[in-house]
Amino acid sequence: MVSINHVAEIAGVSNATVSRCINDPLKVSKRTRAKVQSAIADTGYTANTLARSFRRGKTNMIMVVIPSVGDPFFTLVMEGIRTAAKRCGYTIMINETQLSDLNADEIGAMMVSRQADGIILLASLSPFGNAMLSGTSNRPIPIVIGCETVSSDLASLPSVHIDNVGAAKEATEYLISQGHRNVSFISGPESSLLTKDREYGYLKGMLASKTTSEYVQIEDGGMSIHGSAKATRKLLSQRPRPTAIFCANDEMAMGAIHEIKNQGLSVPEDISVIGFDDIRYAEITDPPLTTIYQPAEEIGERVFYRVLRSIEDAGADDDMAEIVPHKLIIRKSVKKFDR
Amino acid sequence: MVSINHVAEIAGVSNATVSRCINDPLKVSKRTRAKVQSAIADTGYTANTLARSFRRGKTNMIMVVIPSVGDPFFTLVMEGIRTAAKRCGYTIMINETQLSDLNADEIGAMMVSRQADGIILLASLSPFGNAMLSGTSNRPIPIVIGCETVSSDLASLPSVHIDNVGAAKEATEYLISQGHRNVSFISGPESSLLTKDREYGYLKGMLASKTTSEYVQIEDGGMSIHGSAKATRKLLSQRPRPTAIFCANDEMAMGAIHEIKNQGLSVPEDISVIGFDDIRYAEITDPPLTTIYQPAEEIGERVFYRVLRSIEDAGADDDMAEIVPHKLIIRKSVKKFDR
DNA sequence: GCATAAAATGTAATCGTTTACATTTGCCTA
DNA sequence: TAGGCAAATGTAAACGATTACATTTTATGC
Repeated sequence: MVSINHVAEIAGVSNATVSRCINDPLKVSKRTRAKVQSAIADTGYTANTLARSFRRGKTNMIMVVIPSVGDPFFTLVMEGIRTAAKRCGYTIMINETQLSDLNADEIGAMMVSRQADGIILLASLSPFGNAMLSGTSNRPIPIVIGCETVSSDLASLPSVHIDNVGAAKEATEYLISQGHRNVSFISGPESSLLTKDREYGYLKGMLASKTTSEYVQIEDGGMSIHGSAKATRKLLSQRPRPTAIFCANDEMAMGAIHEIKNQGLSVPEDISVIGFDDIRYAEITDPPLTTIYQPAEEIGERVFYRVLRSIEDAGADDDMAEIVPHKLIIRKSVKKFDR
Repeated sequence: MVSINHVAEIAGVSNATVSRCINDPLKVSKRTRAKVQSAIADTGYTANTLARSFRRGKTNMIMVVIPSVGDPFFTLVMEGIRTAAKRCGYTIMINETQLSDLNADEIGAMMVSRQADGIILLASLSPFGNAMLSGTSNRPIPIVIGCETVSSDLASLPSVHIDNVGAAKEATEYLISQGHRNVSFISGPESSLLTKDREYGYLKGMLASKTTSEYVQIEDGGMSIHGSAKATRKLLSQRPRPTAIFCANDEMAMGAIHEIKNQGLSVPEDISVIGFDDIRYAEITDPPLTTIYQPAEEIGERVFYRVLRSIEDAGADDDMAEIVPHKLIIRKSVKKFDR
């Protein structure tokens, strides 16, 4: 491959001049600039990013860790991140890390690999005890959590997310306000802290009054359509049967609706369903899904700027959680229950 | 940050020995190895990946370009890629590049940036004329196309995909075999070659007989739920009304079903719908969606190995298209039409 | 035309690894 | 114990860019 020295030779100048020509054109005279530019064109030279990043000690890349490409919720968060990154001259790389794979070692390795200037974590962090992340000062590169909360037994990391507990409580209270007493919850796996928060919000809502607190029922829907369908089957077989099911995310709500219909029941006439996230499919499920909206794009932008600030000013490293507002979106999957 | 020289000093050996200790431990004596390892542990040293990749001229990274994180179809392709990559010691980085952004410059820059050893393109390549890709020999790093076909006015690139034309023709013929004559097609935007192939397959199926060839109707659904809903609205307003709608992908089929129901019609009683891709939502739409299955995971694996082969043996660079089998999955969104 | 400052360019060190080659050490055999 | 060979280690040059510093060229004012 053609290097900067090669170009310098062709143009009859030193490599330093070529470098300046590329990075700070005003520093070289018009004539030399022309010579160099034509040499670049002739040789088809392009800078070796690796060498450059290595020398500069900066990659201008931010890595986003997501548990699963194909989760519709992340599309919007990514949208926000990408918009902000583009504006600031950063490149975004996505690293898909299955929930199960996400452990201290991998993240640790990533952090010190210097392949990115910062990390955005849109994934869970439960089984996590690496010293790398515990102290503010010791982190090789900044890291910010989006959407998820962080394991409480660790020094907290900076994050941007909605009030998951509060939102889930609100959804539960809405169901209760519609006359539902037998409200079940379909949760995610133990490792997903975020669904645990939502589970906690559900519990708070249910335990507030004696009438509802006797019917607390939680099933693990495994964050998938099939897992949720299975959980729903189990819930429907129990007596007294739930009159409403609150799912920790919309995808599981879709699975629940499917299963309810499969059993010959209907939504919301027989069973009300409520989801979480407001993904793009929520408005086209049948019936359209009542759910909690998260300002996903805003979360993406904020989380990016948060990382950026830490990169540009290492001292600015804070560990605050930034809470953004959520909103209950009422569609047609919940019906007043009166008996 | 602590470098290899620092470690060498602590351990009382040369940096070369430390390097060998890391990359080829058997080359150093047991005693020195112990010394070095404890020095590494003491200092918390980790290799600077940038420096290493730079020196080695190899990153062990493959970049996957996808048009949109959140497209459920890519989840499975990625699954295949990831499995294969893990097995071979490669890291996968995803670069989300909106369809509209994907142009010669960006890809070109990416290719020569040496930040990856190879590129997998799961995106369209229509407005593409960069010399970088035209010749087999000139490509700085290997590139393989997955799922998509490639613009024909270019030297073709190696690729792995199903026979999109044939599959679409098959779907169309299936509808016709069920008695449908008025079959409409909801396509993607001009820039998506893959949907153009499917459109062509639809045309081939329709034009085969006089009875059907008079009712050829194509609307652009923009690859989105809303675009497809809009296209459906338009199709339904025309007379004679279609009795079946074939959508270029499942997501658009979901939009179509939603809109048909919105209009007070039902699927498949009034209108039959057929999709393409068999994403995970296809079996839980109401009614479950008849669609074309693509072996997405297999495509992912194959496309990875294809890139790998080109990386390891630059001579092995071929430009063949590798065709994998598809399958029509019959569910409940198509009904026999008899009048 | 000369002194001087400013602008343009060149020189060479540097970033952290790897690795070809040179050197030292250790071991075995005669 | 010397000689020879293999194993272990060290030395130093790369990789391709950037950049502090030194040097040369150009412009300016008198």
